[in-house]
Amino acid sequence: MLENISTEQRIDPRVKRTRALIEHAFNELLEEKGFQSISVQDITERAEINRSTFYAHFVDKYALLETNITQTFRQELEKRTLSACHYSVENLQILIVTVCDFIMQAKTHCKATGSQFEILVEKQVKQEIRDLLEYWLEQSGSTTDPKLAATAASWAIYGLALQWSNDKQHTNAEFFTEQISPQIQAILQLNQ
Amino acid sequence: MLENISTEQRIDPRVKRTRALIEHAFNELLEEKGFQSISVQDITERAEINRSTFYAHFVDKYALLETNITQTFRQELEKRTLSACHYSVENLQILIVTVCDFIMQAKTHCKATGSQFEILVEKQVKQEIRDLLEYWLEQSGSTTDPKLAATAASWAIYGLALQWSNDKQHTNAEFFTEQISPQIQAILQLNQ
DNA sequence: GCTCCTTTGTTGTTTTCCCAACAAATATAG
DNA sequence: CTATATTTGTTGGGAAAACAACAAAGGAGC
Repeated sequence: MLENISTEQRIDPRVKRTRALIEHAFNELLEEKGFQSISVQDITERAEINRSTFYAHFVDKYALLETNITQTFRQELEKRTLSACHYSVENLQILIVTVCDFIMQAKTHCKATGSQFEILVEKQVKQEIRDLLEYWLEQSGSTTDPKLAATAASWAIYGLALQWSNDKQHTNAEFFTEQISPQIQAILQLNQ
Repeated sequence: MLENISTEQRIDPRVKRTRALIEHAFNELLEEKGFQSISVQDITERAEINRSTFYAHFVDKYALLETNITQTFRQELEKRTLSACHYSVENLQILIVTVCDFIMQAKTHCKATGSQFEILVEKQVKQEIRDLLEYWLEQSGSTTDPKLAATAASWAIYGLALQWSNDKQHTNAEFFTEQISPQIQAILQLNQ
């Protein structure tokens, strides 16, 4: 199992609650209006917590978005049990499809291009891809440096998926994945 | 509008939350097992709050049951907009049907007869009936003492509804209400 | 009867959260 | 551009909840 850095043991139920309240309110607001137009006040009012309490948990709404993206993406991985398995071409392809779906889903939440929202989605999702691939490579006893290969592959996967999502008449994600899978496999240098 | 004695203005969001958590956990447990077999520990574990916090809000589980019954019954009244209207034969009959339904519903939550559960349901529901009837009578400018008439009627309604609910081949609540409505009207001494 | 175990209330201390107030930074309108 | 709101980030003091520990009461099994 991919070690969650947040292997927090017994967490104070109060912070668990407020985190959940903030997260829930934020997700609701994301559905209703774009990220930019959401203010910290909006979130705390919706969550029915004090505004100062928000700042005890996150430095600003961008920090909240970061953890929110990571959490949401991890949930998608866990739905497909990707974080609890090992490397295979099939799992790699499932991962790529997951990234494609996630980018498409994220697009509904941001209006402007080049926004802070897009930047943070890219940063967090690439990081998660990298962590998972590194974990897979270490398990498989790769000959190449897992860190380097994982980084390269994460950039390649995200870059390709983003280009695919911006293509106005793009094929479906599964067909696209079949196309690019060999290249990613080459980066990972695993001949399985 | 029937003046809620709990016209609490701005209530601390923390107590609002914990009350809701307790209430929610208690309702869940009531559905799963009888009132007697529920311990304070069960409630606080389900609600994910500290046990000592429970005692900061209620002296024991019986006190919780009291407020829970009152709240649930008031919700039933508000569903039928009974707490925001005035006296009429039709509204009186709706009230009686509500009491019948409530007693039948409560029966599923208690096993033994003569239990503390039954006693508290009777006490709280009679009180709510009394308050509502007194409010109606005061609005109508009754000639008789509203307190006395309301008390008498509340006992009569509850007693009759309880007997009806214990009747193994009881008629439906609406038909039963038609039967006893004249008697209750007589107690209230209103010739409308 | 007697144990063993669970539940019950209660207490004192620590942590988290609420609240109001503030100056600074950002909108938004005219 | 100026004026008026609104939002932001931070602070100090007070209230609520968490936590651990305790004696006492109740129940289950033997």
